[in-house]
Amino acid sequence: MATIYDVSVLAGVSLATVSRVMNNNTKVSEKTKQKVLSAMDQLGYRPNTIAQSLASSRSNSVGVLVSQLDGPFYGPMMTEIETALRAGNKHVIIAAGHSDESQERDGVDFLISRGCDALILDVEAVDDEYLIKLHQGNTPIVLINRYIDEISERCVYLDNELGGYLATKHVLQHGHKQLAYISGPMFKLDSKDRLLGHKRALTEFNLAFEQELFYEGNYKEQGGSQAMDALLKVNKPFTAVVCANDQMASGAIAVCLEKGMSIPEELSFVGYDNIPFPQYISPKLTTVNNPIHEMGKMAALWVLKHVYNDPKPIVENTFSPNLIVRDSATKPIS
Amino acid sequence: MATIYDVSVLAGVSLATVSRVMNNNTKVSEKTKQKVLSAMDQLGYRPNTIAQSLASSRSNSVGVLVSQLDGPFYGPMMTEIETALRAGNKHVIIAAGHSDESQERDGVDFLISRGCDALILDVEAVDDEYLIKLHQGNTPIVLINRYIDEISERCVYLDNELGGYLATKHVLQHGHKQLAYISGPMFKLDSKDRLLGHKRALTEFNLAFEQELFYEGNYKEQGGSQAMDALLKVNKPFTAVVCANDQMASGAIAVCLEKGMSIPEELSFVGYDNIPFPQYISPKLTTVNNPIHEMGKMAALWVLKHVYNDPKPIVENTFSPNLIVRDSATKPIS
DNA sequence: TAGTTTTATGTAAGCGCTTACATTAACTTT
DNA sequence: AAAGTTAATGTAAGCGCTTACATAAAACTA
Repeated sequence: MATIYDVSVLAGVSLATVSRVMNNNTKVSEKTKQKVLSAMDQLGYRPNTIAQSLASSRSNSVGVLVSQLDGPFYGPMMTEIETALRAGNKHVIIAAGHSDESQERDGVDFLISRGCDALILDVEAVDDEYLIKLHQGNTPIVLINRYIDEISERCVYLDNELGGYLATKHVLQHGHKQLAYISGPMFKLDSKDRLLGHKRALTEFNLAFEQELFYEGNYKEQGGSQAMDALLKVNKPFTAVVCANDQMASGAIAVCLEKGMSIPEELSFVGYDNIPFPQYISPKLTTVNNPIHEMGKMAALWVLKHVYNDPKPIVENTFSPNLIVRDSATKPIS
Repeated sequence: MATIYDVSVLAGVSLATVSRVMNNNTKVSEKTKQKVLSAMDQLGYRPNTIAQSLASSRSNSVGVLVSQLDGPFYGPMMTEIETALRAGNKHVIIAAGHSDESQERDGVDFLISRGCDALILDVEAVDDEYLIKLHQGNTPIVLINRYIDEISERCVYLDNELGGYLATKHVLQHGHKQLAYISGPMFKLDSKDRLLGHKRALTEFNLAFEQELFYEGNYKEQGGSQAMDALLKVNKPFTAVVCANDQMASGAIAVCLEKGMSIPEELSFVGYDNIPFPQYISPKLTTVNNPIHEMGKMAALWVLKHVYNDPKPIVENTFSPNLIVRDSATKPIS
């Protein structure tokens, strides 16, 4: 592999000059610039980014830590992050936290020791305090799907309370009065917020929240199925199920369909997230749109702007959900 | 940030000794080792991996290039790759190729110039020749989901012909005689192989392949829906649809359900890949299992073994699909 | 005990870049 | 035309490590 030295010799200039044309931050005369460029070309020169990093103490890499790499949720986010960052010639190093505190911490350590210039984190197991402390360190962080007041400007998040409210209000407006609720794990902030929104809507319609018709799921299809099984055994009627995400909604609906129930005629459903798949099941799932890809993109742009000083990006950090009405929620049978 | 120098001073030894205890490849007396370790501990020392890389010309990072980061298919693969590699203390740098030749090439260049020690590629747009040439370069590569004879030992792949055969045979055994086939894009090798298997099964049952009942889709739900619409307009009856992947099968089934058809009674379906979601639709999709996560893991283990000389992993590179019988294919109406 | 081998540690030369500073060349001034 | 500016390029000191080689200390030989 040709080095900067080879280029400098061939072009008949000094190392520094070659470096200058690469980074074009200092003036170099057009003539020498061309000599250097053509020398690079002849040699098929590619800068050694490791050496660049060491010398400039910039790794040009940003670490991304997500709960999972699979599932319908993080993929789109990763896609946007990768696209935005690569456009800025930065590379993305990934790590998965698996919603486990020690794995999340490990992942962060791992990424930092790799010399990432910034970290984009979608973590749920570590506590706020840890993140605040992390924020005070040398590596800038941005948080997706999480809001911490002390570092609010570093958070890119969705108004989950509003989303929960919208979902529930939708079925309420259809006239439902007895709702079941399948929640995400309550240690997750988004689960809590969605539930809060749910309760607000209930209150607005003068309905009480029924603890017996509440089930704490795990955000997975499997969990939705379990929840539905459990709910169906409760000795309390309900005509609609509000689910804290689409995956659980799908699992729950599958159980009902299995039992020969007709959906939405016998039971209405609303989901949350607007992942692609449930558009292709019958009935098509009514849900709340979660602009996760936008949020991924914003996080990447934030880094580009504030860490790499790219003046272009305009970043915003709070996003609002909106209802996507499809076929899974209708009027209750009267 | 503390450097190796700080540690050496505090421990009262030379830089080299500190480096030795880090890499424990040379003997260091137990006593000095302890001194060094405690000095590291006191300083909260973390080696600068960039400097390590530059000095050792090993970046400890492996580049992973996939078509897409999202979708139900690559997630599980990425998860396994990340897990295996991180367990070996290697970094995963990702890039997406978007099934586009120039983007795939860009991605490869990007990863190489980033100093990756090896590349794991799931590419479909670049041709064999390019990959063979790449293979001759300095960065070892391993290919997932692709077989190239000249570099067969670098390929981790599925016997797609067999999978296509199994899927089709399954419906044939149920007595279907008129099959439609929704294929993936024909420029992709796996599409071709699956179709080949399909044809082999037809031949075995003395049936002719009907060009009119063949539709080239795009491996997406949307494409499956389009395909179904088109197929339904063809003036030729069929009682089963073999789909080259689950996503298209789901899209196709959705169209039928929409039209009020009952599945599988009126029309049988088989998919391919065994992605999680279609287990939660009704009917549950009968499909061919694609051990994509295993393949991801194997690719990672190959790298660990052959690039990083980890003696442990046992790697195998050819995988066989197997049929997963669920509810979407049954006997034809007679 | 002197000589030999083995083992533990130190010395110093890179790895391929960036960048502060020094130098030289090329213009402006007056 | 001499002095003062400015622009272009060169020099060399790192960045934080690894590792071949040199050296010193310890452990055997006979």
